[in-house]
Amino acid sequence: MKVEAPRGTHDILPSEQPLWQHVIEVCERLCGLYGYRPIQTPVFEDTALFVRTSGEGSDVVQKEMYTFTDRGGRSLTLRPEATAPICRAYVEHGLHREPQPQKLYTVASMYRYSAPQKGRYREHWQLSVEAIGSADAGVDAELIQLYDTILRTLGVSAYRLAINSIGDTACRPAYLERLHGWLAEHGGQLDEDTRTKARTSPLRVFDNLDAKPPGVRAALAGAPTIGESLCDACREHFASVRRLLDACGVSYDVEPTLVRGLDYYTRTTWEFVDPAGGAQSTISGGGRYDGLVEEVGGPPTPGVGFGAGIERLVLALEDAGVAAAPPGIDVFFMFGEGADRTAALAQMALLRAAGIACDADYAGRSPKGQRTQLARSGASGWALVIGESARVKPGREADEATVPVDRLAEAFLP
RNA sequence: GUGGCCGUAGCUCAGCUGGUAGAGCCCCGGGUUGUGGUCCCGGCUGUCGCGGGUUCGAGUCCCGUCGGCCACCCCA
Repeated sequence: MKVEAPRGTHDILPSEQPLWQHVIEVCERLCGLYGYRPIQTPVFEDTALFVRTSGEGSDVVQKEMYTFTDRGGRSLTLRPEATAPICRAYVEHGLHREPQPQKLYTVASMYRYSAPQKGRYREHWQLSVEAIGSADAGVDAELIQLYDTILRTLGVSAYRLAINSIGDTACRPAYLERLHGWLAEHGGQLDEDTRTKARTSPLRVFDNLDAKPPGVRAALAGAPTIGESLCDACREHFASVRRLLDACGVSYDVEPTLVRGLDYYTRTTWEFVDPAGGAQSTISGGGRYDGLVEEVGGPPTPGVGFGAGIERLVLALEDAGVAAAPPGIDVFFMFGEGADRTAALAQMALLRAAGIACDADYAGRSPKGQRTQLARSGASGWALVIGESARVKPGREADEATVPVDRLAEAFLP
């Protein structure tokens, strides 16, 4: 029986690990530098958590959730995103009683049942960073600047940052009403696709403008946008975010039609786009979610955060020619005629206890095969055990010596 | 979920208009190299994604299915 990894999942092989570990190490280090603390939540949650927060009508809930019933009859769902679980944990463990904001991050696998493509997986990894408990525009800007710094630190430079404000409960309902009215009035000038969107998710009628027929594009140019309909508070908040980004040298495009897929977003939204990424060009997206904590049973609490796809980041790095060196070993052991392997392996244990990385040939290779392994290992030192004695070379530039096998380790210790 | 392209050794691929499979790399061994992935020689590895069908005969044609990629949808 031949079994393959389930559709849309992938193995991260040893040869890919150095780059993955590098990416994750940089993400975690910079999150720490910005004052964010790690948190981990379960891979699955009560289904209701996601239905309530992402929105009944969102694509995630409509068609992308991995939902199952456990033996106790509970409906559970593999997390499609990390923000709602973190807010759930925030409320459940009383983090709202601790100093605010709570600045949290996690690197975790996410699950969405969508059609796999390059850079889009059913199981994928995300860095998720959340600042819960502050309405300050400074936090919005800090989060954006944090990811900008992550990209620069990793060596990705060809990206674009799009930002927008989609208003809050004070101004969005009125805007939606105006938009609805406009769409109804101008339905005749719109194509089928746009009319469908007008019904299902009106904010998205502006998506993919370039692909729309010229007439439709021209008509939509006259439609009201959220940007010009913001209330004073939202307008001021958005202006502050932009001012702060300017002040710390983060360049961005204001994209008045930028809308995100989950219902809980308010005010600031943003996306980092890798122009080389094809249809899956969004490498990170986030926004403010001021009603979310209350939605999961906490007190009215503002929040803001983003998710960043690790796979897409790794792809962007590979495109940028970034590579990471695999960790090597220090000393490689080879065995010749009548080698006292028992004594040799005991010496390896001593070296490892002293923090010196060792490996040996366990495949019964020929002498030449073992030399090849030595070269492959990248070790700077080696030991060739023959009978009760060993030929040792402690370093690439060091002199060779012959020592008794049971005192072999000493040759490598300082 | 919809449409298109693709699926041959671990990897990258060749295989003309149908006649039961090849190369390079990798891996293993031998030699060479006054010492560490060089060079030379040899060797191993394939239910041609899977299942049906057409045919005397299919990797090569048809259908289905699974998987990958691309576009749509949406997103990280």
